[in-house]
Amino acid sequence: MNLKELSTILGLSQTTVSRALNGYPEVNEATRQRVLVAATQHNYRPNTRAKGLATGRALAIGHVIPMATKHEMVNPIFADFIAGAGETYARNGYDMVISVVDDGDEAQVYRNLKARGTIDGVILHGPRMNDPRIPLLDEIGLPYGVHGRASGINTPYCWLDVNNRSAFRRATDFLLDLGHRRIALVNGLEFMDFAHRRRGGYEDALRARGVPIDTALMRSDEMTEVFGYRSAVEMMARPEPPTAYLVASMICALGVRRAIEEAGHVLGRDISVVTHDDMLSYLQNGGDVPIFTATRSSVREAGRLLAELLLDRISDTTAPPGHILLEAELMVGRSTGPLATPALPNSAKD
Amino acid sequence: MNLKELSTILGLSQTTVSRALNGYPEVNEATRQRVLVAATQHNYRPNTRAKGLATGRALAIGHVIPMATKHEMVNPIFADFIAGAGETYARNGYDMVISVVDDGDEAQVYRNLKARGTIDGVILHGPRMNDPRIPLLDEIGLPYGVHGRASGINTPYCWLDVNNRSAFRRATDFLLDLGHRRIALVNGLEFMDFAHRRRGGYEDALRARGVPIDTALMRSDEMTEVFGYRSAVEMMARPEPPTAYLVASMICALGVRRAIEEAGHVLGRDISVVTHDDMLSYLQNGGDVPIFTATRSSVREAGRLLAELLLDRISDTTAPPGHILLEAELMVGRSTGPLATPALPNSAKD
DNA sequence: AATCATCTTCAAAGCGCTTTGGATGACCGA
DNA sequence: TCGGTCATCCAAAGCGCTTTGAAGATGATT
Repeated sequence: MNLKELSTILGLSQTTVSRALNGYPEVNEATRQRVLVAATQHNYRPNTRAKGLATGRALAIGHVIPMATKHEMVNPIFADFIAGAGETYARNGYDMVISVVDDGDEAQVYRNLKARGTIDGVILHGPRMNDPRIPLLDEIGLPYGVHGRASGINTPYCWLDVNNRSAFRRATDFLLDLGHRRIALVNGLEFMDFAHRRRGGYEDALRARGVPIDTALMRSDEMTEVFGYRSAVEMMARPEPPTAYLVASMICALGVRRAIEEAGHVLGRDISVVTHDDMLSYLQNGGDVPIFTATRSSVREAGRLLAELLLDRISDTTAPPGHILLEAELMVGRSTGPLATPALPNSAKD
Repeated sequence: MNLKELSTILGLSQTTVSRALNGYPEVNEATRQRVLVAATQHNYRPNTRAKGLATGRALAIGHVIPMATKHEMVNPIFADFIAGAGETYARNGYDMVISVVDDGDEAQVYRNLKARGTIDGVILHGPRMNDPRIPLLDEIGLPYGVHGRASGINTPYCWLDVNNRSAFRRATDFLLDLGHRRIALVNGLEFMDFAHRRRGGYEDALRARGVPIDTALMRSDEMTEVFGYRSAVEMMARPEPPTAYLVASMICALGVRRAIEEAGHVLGRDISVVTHDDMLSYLQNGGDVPIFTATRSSVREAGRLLAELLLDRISDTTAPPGHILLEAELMVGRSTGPLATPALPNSAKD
């Protein structure tokens, strides 16, 4: 069923039917009702492509997700972010177009999407420091919203970020307050902006207390379970092993926990762990009491909000680009405790 | 830059330029080269919507991913599957359109996508037994490929599945061979087809050895870490706890492991665990030696292959729908071992 | 009764592409 | 010389929608 057929059935012109459906005022209210009824009755939906051609808008947003070529690694937070953004798009009648791209080929993909008119705007995932994609998108003239920020880029752009610096500073402070001094940082790849900022927060906190920053207690890589495990194993083998770990993601923290328990330690008693929890739907941090003490911020909510920001930007190009800085909350769970006094065996206790 | 502009620059008609670019024979080879050069030079890309309008094809595939409304739960294998399918689409010039939908609203979404002509076909995720979406898609006339199968539906359709039944039968056999008799099944939701089949394989194996099937050793729910943990905790508290666990996913197995280690047992010595490993990029099963003994099958590869199957189906509607049954391999890791001979008190037993 | 403003409605022109159904020569054999 | 066959190229129609510019109908105004 297309417009032409529908209008023939109704004995009206395409113009009138189109206007009736799109809520234009210059159509008799009775006629509009008649049209509306007929449209639902015949299950009419305007053809996306035709509508797009006529209006010049695609009513679609692209997500270009970079894939680490080396490990064919897709960021696990992606699914939940998409789910959140998808809600916003659905509410606003937009489609979501996804391209999974080897990092490096991205520029071509953006140009393509723009030139072919597939989308009206794009979400940029996984920004790096001085990320070249941002000036690129400005140059191309494709509206965008960044999930995160890019240190070093000072032109205004639309973004949503978690305050990673303050989150990790607070987490570090929390561990310092518990008496820990040898605090390890198991971080994401530090050319990624978020990881860079987290490290900044960690160092700020240490510096503020005069605790020396020891690069031997810092690791940085893709945030897999195995990476968490290996990092903890290595650092536990040191003459002066860390008494606490600050970890960049839940998955990574699971690896750290494995190492800790495999070594016969009790999490939260012998060794403390704080992680960042993106609140992924399939990786909830325990039940009532969180397993891990964690800085927490919903990546799904981030998806919802950033999508809104971008749609706003598209509908009003003149307004300055919006941005949102989310504060993560620190949830105290069972994975942290005061620095274990290496005094007599714990027989006295318990 | 559009066709009209490009053809003006070249001093040719739109027809000729179009044909040159699309590889039609009736254009002089010299002219074609001239066109090709000009096209790349001016960064020309045909407008997707216009092309779609003219050809009647969208050059896009939809993925409708159902979301458990209750828990806002998105299946974690989704990201990797998408990455695989995305590769195939990119290679074939297709876009990927994703809709995240509350389960229940799906029918409307499919009708919409079809009526609006947004896509040429769709991938159906998470099929259930007698899944009503399959007859629905047949009725609508929207080509589709199913990731999995739907028991109870006997009309031919295009699918790709892992042989879940044989995989879980083999895994169970493996545990039986090691001497285990009380083998727990920590399964996914059993109205999902894959979980149903896995349970079938598990029961087949037990039955074949005359081992009684004990529903007290079976759990079924969404495959989260917490679910794995709780299931194991509960079952370990039984008077005759399982000596081995067959678990439906890595994430779930992480929870089972947590419960086991928290109870002071050693994984692979005191208690065995076999899981299914979808080879998710961010959840690799250990390094050289897998942590978990697992039935293994790459969900990313599944994405690649199913996408190909669907594109084939779309390009040749007359051919019978293709399907692929992947066999999972059983990787022996460190989480399994022979039945521990009960040393002290339990020695009288059995 | 003629004029005008106000509602409604419509025909037709695009949006950028593919594709049908010719043109236009060049070349060839008769 | 002429019709016929190819090889190239083109004008124009059409895909399904929005939107511009106008026209008819109605009622109010003079």
